[in-house]
Amino acid sequence: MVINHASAVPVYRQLAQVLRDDIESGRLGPGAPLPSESSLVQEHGISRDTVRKAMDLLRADGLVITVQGKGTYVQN
Amino acid sequence: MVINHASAVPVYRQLAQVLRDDIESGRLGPGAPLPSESSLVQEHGISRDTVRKAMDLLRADGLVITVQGKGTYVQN
DNA sequence: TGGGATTTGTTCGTATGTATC
DNA sequence: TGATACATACGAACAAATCCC
Repeated sequence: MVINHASAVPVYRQLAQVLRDDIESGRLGPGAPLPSESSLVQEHGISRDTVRKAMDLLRADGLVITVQGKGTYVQN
Repeated sequence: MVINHASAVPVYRQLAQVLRDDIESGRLGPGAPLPSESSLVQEHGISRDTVRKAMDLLRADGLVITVQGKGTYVQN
């Protein structure tokens, strides 16, 4: 899936859905690390602010946990 | 004081007055940090845009100074 | 012990678009 | 029309935690 700035769906929600799909499909299994914020910024050509908003959604859903200085991981 | 959207006084002016009172009463002394934008957003249930407009008024009055990446402080 | 690199956490700066009054 | 208010999105700076050499 490609992030589309022109879509009515905000970029941060689109990214959250991409990552959600990776988790629910099993491409990212329990305990697996998500890509770092900086790599998501580069890969998708979006800002860190937007990446973090996407992560906020996943955290709120209990799909991932984040540890400062370490990274974000798929919830077991 | 509670922020009242229905009031004839704009929300950003109401918030500025709340913070002005905190400063002039001494609850926020010289050099003291004001609450961050994000905490004011959450505490009052208003947008960052509105918080920043309030801060603009206080800065224009010389009551506070703001430093990027740090915060906003009561002017000494 | 120390220092550098990586990563997340928090803060303010700026711009644009939308909606409402 | 203009002022107000919210949401989105990009930057920039600094702090804190972790890891590794």
